[in-house]
Amino acid sequence: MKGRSEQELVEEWHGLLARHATVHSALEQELQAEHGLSVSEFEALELLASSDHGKCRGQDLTNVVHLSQSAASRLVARLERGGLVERVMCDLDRRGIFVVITDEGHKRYGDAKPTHRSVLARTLHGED
Amino acid sequence: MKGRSEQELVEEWHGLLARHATVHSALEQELQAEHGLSVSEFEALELLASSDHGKCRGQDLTNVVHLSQSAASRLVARLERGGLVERVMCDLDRRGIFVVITDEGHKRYGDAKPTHRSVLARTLHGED
DNA sequence: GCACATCGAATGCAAGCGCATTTAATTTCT
DNA sequence: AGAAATTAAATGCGCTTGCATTCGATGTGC
Repeated sequence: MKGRSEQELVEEWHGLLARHATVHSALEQELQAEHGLSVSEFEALELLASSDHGKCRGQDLTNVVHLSQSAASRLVARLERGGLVERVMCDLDRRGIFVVITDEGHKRYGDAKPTHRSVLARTLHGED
Repeated sequence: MKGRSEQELVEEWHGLLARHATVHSALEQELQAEHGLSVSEFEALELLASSDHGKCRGQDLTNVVHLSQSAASRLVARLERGGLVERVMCDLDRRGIFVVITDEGHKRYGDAKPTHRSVLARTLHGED
């Protein structure tokens, strides 16, 4: 595992790129078409849905979605506009916010979850 | 390898996402900072530099960069604006084009390649 | 206690993306 | 050969992204 040749490194990277592109674009496609959710939106809902009290700090979300802080902030704004989450002030540190999933958000996540899993099962193992 | 549980699938996907994000953003960062190239631009140059006569069809490029046809077209436009490639008419099929790497393009690719490899070596094996 | 650095989040902005459409060239069908 | 379908690439458009900056709140040093 250590002294990988340069060529092997590049091949591994290209494999990773291709794999990511395949799964990501299939997910994007189907989640959007069937549930009106982007991959990042789904990941955000998944984090929230499986968190205690369905809430988390803005930063936790940023870490999960692999997006910049600003993009994550706008992602929350979009979800809020769609009625899937709410932003609530954080009393202990009033710079921060809590993002809380709504009932509607839970429902959309629950609906989208089977689609998500099925796309993973289909695309994650090379049968494209 | 067959009857993977749902949980395992999700973990595998999250791993892939994290891995991709780590390597891709490090690459983007360093290639941009040190050579003024995006990851896709580098991949395009790499394909061209290792092709016969340093040229290929627009479509071959589209396949390699994991971008939509329109995005790939604009990518070529950017590279051309930067003097790294040229578009030439294809005589046999005049709908198509050839994308040809320039001397300047070869140089930039050659300069960027060590950076690219070094980032891969550093980030591809989890030592992030 | 007060100035100063730091932090969490929001926002202006330019750039890149995908989708849908367009344009022009080629293939297919009859 | 001619009309219709298909293909390669380019472009208009709206949306998302990251970077840099801003704004308010929190923490730190003296």
